[in-house]
Amino acid sequence: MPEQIAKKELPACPVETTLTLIGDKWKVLILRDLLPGTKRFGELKKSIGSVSQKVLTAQLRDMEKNALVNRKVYPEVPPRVEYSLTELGQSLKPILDAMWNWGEEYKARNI
Amino acid sequence: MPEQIAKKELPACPVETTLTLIGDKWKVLILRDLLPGTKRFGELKKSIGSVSQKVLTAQLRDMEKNALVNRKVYPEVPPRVEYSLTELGQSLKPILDAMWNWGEEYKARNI
DNA sequence: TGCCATAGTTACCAGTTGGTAACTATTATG
DNA sequence: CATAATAGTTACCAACTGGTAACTATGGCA
Repeated sequence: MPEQIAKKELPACPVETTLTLIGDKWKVLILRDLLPGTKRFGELKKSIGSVSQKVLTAQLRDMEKNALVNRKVYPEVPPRVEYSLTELGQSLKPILDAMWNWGEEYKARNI
Repeated sequence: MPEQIAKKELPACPVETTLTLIGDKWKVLILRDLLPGTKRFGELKKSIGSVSQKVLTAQLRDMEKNALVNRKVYPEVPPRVEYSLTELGQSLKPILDAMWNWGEEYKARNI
């Protein structure tokens, strides 16, 4: 059986599974900013606020590898690269929504 | 106005606000394991699976400071310390639920 | 008397993460 | 001819994170 495809080794607990994919501040922020729609690299960098190019690229590569994000390169000069969420990426919206709602209520209490 | 109480400096974005409180793998796992109910330190350590004493204590202290977790010490020997979620901590359940559901579906797809 | 148990704390060390700055390519513009 | 623009990559360094192991306290038990 030489063609055995390695199954991803996922944790038994579903919460941990989710954490392996987006258990990371940067990825959550990328999701937040891509959920409304496609963005260019530079736009994304600006909208996230304070992230270095290095880290942003690394996180995007990671999410691309995990099929959460699409990367589309336009062969222009200067280069244009557009990032968008895959369907799988979009399917994380309920988590982001829950985080949004909780944060809102938390801030409302603390005024 | 000497009694001005310092307002917590929270990010404008609610998602980021949530991240400042539980944007951390360990805290999510602690929430997961305390949502069903009170646990002693040792039980929590075991149920989380692979966390060192040092890290677990640090995270619990942090969550206690942020009023997510209650710490109750019983003056016995050997000492008994019980951890439970505050109401605020419990209110994070929808986020955990969303993460649970997503993880389940993700694993189902990848079988 | 000496050891066990629990819930820590601390010092030390290793690995990971993240920032900065310099470098890349290519074409349009002044 | 030099510069600007975009989306990177790379090297180097600092800071943060996390693990291990040794130490703490105290009462019960052999």
